[in-house]
Amino acid sequence: MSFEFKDLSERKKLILQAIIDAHISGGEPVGSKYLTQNLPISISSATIRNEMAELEDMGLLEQPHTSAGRVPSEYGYRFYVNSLMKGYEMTMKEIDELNRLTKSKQEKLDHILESAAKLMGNMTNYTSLAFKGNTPTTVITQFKTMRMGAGKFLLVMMTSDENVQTKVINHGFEVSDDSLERLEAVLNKYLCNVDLEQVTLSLISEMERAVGVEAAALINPIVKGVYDVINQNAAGELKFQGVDRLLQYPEFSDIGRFRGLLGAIEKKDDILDIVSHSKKDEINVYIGSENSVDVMNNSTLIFRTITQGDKVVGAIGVIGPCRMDYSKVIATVDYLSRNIQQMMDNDKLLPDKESEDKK
Amino acid sequence: MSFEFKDLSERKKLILQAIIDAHISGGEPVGSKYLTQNLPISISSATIRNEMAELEDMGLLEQPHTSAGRVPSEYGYRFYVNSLMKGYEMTMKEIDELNRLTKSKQEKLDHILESAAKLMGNMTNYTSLAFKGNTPTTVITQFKTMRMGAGKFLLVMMTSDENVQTKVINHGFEVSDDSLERLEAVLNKYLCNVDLEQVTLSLISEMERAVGVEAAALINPIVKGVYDVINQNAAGELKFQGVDRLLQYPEFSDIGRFRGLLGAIEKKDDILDIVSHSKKDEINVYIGSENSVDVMNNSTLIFRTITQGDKVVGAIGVIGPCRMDYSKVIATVDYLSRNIQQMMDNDKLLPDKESEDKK
DNA sequence: TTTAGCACTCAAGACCATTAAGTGCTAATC
DNA sequence: GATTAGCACTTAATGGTCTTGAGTGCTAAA
Repeated sequence: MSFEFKDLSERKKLILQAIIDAHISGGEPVGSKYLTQNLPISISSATIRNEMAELEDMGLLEQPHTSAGRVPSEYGYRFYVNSLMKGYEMTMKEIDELNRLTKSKQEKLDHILESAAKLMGNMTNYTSLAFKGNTPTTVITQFKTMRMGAGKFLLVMMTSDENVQTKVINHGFEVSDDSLERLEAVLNKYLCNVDLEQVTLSLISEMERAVGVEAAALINPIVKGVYDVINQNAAGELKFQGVDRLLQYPEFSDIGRFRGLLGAIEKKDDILDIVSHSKKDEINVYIGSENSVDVMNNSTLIFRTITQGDKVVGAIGVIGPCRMDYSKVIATVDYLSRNIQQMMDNDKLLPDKESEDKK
Repeated sequence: MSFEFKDLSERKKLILQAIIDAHISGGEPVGSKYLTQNLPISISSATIRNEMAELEDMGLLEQPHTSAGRVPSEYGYRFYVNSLMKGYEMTMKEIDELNRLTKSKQEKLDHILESAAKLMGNMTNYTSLAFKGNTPTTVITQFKTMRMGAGKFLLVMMTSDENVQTKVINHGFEVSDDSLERLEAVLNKYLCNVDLEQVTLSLISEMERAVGVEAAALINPIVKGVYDVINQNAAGELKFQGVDRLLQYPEFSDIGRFRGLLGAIEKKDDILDIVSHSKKDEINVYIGSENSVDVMNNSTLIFRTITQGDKVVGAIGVIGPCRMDYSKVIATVDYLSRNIQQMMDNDKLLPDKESEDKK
């Protein structure tokens, strides 16, 4: 991107585009002879060779070896994606499939993301990724207790990220209705909207006193439960589907290369890092070494985040070799993620702001 | 197993064992010359060759080609596992690691299974699998409602498999405390312990009448929610960790073979099928084509289920090439799964049966 | 029954020639 | 000055031949 692409002649653009298109669909290096027959203009192979040499000097093409044709470089793909690529026209069948999915509203977000990713993988024939963000719970906003039968009750906690968590508390002994009510009151008084750091030993013993003898023994396990809820996987979850599809591409027939990528997919943190530092509300395209994970040198990562307000709550995308059908993949990721985003936005309208509804 | 192994002479056993041990650690076919120097008895290479030829006739050994040494067949491995293998002595370090994990009791079962599987993968250097069974919810045993602030309430459902599920119900309009109480009563009256098949349209309208005008509109979304809870992923969840580790074994340097296995891992249903039809409370070892998935011809699957009462609630295990360090893997899977099982059993004791405690 | 010895087999590696694709460069042409 | 024809050159891929080495099976002797 630190590149200045403007000074490309029309003819060079045509040639570059033809090379990339041919390489994307065929996977082989593209030679001058092939191009003489597959260009909208008719020029000789020698001219094409000269142009290709210049495009190579500019860093847009590469040669695997002297007697081979040319292959797009990462910069070449980048240029293609930024300024050459034609928009992909989705077929009715594809749109139908996508719509069928996004119609089923009542699912939970992570289910939607996962099935969207699955569909995306099927359509593009690459590996799909689904990221479910986890807006970290910082505090509990409300406690409720619910008797569940002999010897146990349910502790319901509403969290600051508008979720609900429950925990079954097994107390071997009997707890009276009175005690349970007092317990609920005490929890709401002492632990609501409270930072974990502030829960000191003296606070705990104060709670134990306040709740009375009968239920005092329950305070400790409950505090532990609160701790668990707040600290649970704040990193979010990243899932991949269809990793086996990668193996059909010749760029991964070298087991060493594939192993590197598979390692990154297994470890997850590198990719998680990329996803969580990406731009919101637009398609992110990381081509080859653009994503700093060096083991993904010849892989491309394409995704778009799903936001709620200004929080990133998820992302879906695709991972595959640099030689990727960019226009189709980008169109698919875009369409699908936009639809999910819209669902989110619509859902949001209902409970909160009727003001916007009225406008 | 349909094999009769008894008629193996002591010497044949020694030779077979030596071949398998050598092959497991080295990965190469084992020849007669090597064995002359690595057997507790001293016999000539010619004798060994004769014995090996017989072992091959019996189906315990195989020859990649005429001028190569011998390699254990799947039956060979099976015999090894059933009657030859020496128990693996875990090192203190390994036991420590395992214990550290199983000490942290308060985790949820799926977390425990996953981290156990992860540890197991690290220790054995194969791919680990963790299966979290899902005893299907057949009915809801109790409903509770809980007001959650403006315009929404929480529906808490206790299910027949002793779990708790919640669902936030957004009602745009106001619902009085009275209506909410009536709603709860109606739900408990009409939907508790009721098979989904019995929920007919006329039942629904009866409920709508019973609950009163104000909350009638809520019945439908709630019934939908119940439906979702009951039908949710009854199949259980199967997760793999460290798939990339497989690539370090030469048997998967052929990309075609690996692709097959990876496909099975991705699709999951075949392996899920094997796991869910396995024997309870013992180590299951599926060597090569013993697991009917033909793409796993040269892979071995080792796991043990975790049960609660007589229900299978989970499983952990390992997947790798047939040439596997069986004694170590089996020991590890066994130790770890037994500990988790014990945790489960102990947990169970607390709330339910003090009778057993007294004994 | 065991063993020494020998002929035989086969995969793997080294070496070589051939082929085909594609290039870069020069000189002629438009 | 841009384009093109033509040619020498480079290189990967393919396939053949030879050699080597590990390992076997079989026979005959111990």
